[in-house]
Amino acid sequence: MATPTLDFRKREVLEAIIECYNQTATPVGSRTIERRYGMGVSAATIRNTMADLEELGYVTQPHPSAGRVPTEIGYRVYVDTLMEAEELSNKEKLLIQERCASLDGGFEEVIEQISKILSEISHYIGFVLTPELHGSILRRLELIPIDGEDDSTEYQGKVLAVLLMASGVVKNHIVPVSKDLTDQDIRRISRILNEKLVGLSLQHIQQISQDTAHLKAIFDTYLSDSVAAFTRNTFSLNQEIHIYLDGASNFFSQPEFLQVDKIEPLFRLLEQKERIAGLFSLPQPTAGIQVVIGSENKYEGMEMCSVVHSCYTSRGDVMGTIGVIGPTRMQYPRIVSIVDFTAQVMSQVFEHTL
Amino acid sequence: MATPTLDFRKREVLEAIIECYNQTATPVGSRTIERRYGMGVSAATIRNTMADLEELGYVTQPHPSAGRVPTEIGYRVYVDTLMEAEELSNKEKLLIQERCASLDGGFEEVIEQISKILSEISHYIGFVLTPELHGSILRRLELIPIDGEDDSTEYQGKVLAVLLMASGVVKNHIVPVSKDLTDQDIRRISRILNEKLVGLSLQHIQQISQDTAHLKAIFDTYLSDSVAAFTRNTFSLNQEIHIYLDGASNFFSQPEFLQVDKIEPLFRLLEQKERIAGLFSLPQPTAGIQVVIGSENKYEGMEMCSVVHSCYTSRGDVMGTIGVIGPTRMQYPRIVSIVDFTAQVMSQVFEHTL
DNA sequence: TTTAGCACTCTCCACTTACGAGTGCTAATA
DNA sequence: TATTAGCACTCGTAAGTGGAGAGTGCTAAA
Repeated sequence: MATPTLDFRKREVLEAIIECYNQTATPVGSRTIERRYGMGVSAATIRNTMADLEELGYVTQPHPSAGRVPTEIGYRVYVDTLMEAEELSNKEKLLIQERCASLDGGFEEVIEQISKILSEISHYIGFVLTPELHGSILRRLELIPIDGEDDSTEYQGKVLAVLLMASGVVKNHIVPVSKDLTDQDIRRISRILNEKLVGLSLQHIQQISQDTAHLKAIFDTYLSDSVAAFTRNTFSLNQEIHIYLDGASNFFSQPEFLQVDKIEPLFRLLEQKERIAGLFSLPQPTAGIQVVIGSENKYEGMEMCSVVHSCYTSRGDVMGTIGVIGPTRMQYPRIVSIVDFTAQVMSQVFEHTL
Repeated sequence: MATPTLDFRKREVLEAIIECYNQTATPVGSRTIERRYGMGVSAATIRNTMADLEELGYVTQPHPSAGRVPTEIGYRVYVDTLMEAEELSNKEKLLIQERCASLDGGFEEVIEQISKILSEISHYIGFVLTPELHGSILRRLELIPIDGEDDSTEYQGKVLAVLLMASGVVKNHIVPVSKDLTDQDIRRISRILNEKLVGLSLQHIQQISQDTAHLKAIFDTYLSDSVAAFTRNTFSLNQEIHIYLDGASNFFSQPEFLQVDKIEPLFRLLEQKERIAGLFSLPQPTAGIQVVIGSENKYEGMEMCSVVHSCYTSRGDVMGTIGVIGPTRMQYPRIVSIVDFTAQVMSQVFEHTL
C-alpha cells in the first residue's frame, strides 16, 4: 500500500480523469481536461502528466490514440487516499430515514425493503445478507406440537420449533418427533432446554446437542434416545445466509454493460445468490466500510464491478452485511456515504422494532 | 375461439413452421420445410399453403422476401388444438421426483428450491407463488410474550404471534402489546382465540376481529380496548404473496433476446416481483394448465414471452401457482408437461412434509 | 391441383473510405 | 527548467458500396 505521494498536479489530473470517466464512460483526453477543469495549464502539460500517471500504472490507454482510462490501481489510490467522503444531502438522509421508518413486517420483509432502498438511492444493485445464525444468542425456545391430523398411517408426530434470538430474529422449523414422546414430554423438554440453553449461541448449542455426555448433564436422568434425537433435530438448522438483492436491471443503463456478453456473466453470477456471500473474504463481518474494486472480486462476472459494503448491528452485535454493487466506474464518495448511513439507520431500526 | 378446421396440409405446414422456428428462431422458408419434413409435395405447393396460412393470420413475414414466422394467433391455435402434450421421459420424471424428495427446510426453502428445479429442467424461468393467506385455515395460534429487555423507557411489550395454518404454512409476526396486559392475560387471550377461531379462514378471522360486536361475543365480559386492539393486530398480516423465481439468465441464450433493448424491459419487469402475481388475471388460482401467449400478458416487457402455469395444492386445497416463463417461441408440449408434473409432485411433497 | 422456372426483393457480410479525436515528439518560449 | 504550440501519426467509428444467398410471388406447363 505504498502510495508514492503524488505531487499536486498528478493528483489533480488523476482525479479529473476519474471524475470525467465516471460521467462519460469514455477515455478522457487532455483537451477535455483542459476545458472542463481549466487547471491553468495547457493540454500539452496535462499530456505529460498523463504519461507519468500511465508509467505509475494508474491510468491506461485502450488503444494508442485514445484518451486515458483509470486502472484498478488508479481507483484503489483514489479510494484510499484521494477522495473525500461526500456528505449526503439532508434530503437524501431524510429519504433513507423515512423509508426505513415506515417499514414494518417481519425481519425478512424489512431486509428485502432495505435492499430495495439501497438500490433506488444508489442507482446500482443494493444487497443485504441476513445474519449468520451461528453466532446468534438464543433468547427463547418454544415447541408447539402439531397434531398429526388423520395421518393415522405410519404416524410420526411433528413439532413446530420457534427459536427467538436475542437479536430479534425468529426462526421456525418443523421437527419430526418419535411417537413415544407425549405432548407432556415435549413441554418438559421445552422447559429444560429454555432453562439451560437460553443465553448461549446457536453454535455452542449445536455442539452441546451433539455431545451425549453434555446432554446427559442437562437432562439428568430424563435423557432417552428419542429425547436426544429430538433435541439434536431441533437445533439442526441449515444455516443458510439469505441474500436479498435488488436493482440488477440498473446495470442495463450503464454503457459498459450495453453488450450482452458483458452483462450476461454478471447476471449469471447474481443468480447464484449463495455465492455472493463469498464475495466477502472476511471470515466475520467487519465493522466499517470496505471497498472491493474490479478483479479484486474473486468471481468471474465481477471483473467490471466494485462492491461497497458495511455491516449492520442490533444491540451492539454485528449481524449481517449490506452493500452496493456497481460498475468499477462508480461514484465512490457518494456510494460509500450511502452504504455507511443506511447501515447506521438500519441498525437503529432493528434495535427499536425487533 | 372458432378454429376454422384447417385442412390436413395446412395443419402440417403450420406445425412444421412452428417446430422449425422453435429450433432456429429464424424465419422458415418453403424449401426448408420440403427438405426437413419431406411431406411429399414440392416447395411451390408449400409456398401456396403458406400464403393461405398468412391470410388466416397464423404466420407472417418479417420482410417481403423472408420466410414465415408464426404469429401469436398461430401459436394459440397450435397450443389449443394442434399440439399433443409430450410425455416426459422417465429420466426426467425421476429427476424431478428426486430433487423434490431431497428437499427439506421450511416452506420458503422448499418453494425456492422448486423454482430452481423448474428453471433448470425447462431451461427457462421457473417461478412459484406462495399461497394467499386469505383463504388459509387457522390450525393453531401461539402467542409468546417477549420480555421487553431493558427498554425501561417508554415500555411497551411485544408478543411473538405464531400462526400455524391447516396447509402447514407457518407465519410469525411480532405484535406490540399494551403494558396493561399481563403475561397471564396473553395466555388467556391465546386460549380463547384458539378455542373460537381455529378452523376458520384468515379472511373470516380478520372480519371478526374488525367487528367489535363479534369480538364481544367471543371474549364475553373479558373484552377491553387493549384486548381488542391486540387481537386485531395479531391478525393484521400484510398478505403479500411472495414470489420466487429463478433462471432469468437463461434468456441470455435465446437469440431473440440477444440485443440489450429486448432483454432489458423483461428484466425490469421481473424485478418488480409483486407485479408478476398480476400476470394471472384469474381471481383465484384455477386448476389445470394455463398458457398465456405473448402480448396476452398485460405487462410491457412480456410481449415476447409466454407463461405456462398451474397450481399446487395441499390436502386438496388450492394453494399457490407455479409456472414457467419462456420466449413465445417455446417448446410448449414439453413445458406444459414439466409444469403439470412438477405441480403434482409438489402437492404430494407438501402433503407429506407439512 | 401441382410443379418448375424465373425475375425480383431484401438482408447480411466483407470491404473501403473519410473523419475526428487524441497522442507523442520537437522546437520555441518564459 | 518547465511549459507551450505545432505537427505528423495512429486508430476507432461511421457511412457507404457491392456481391452472395435465401426466399418469395407469379406464370405457364403438366
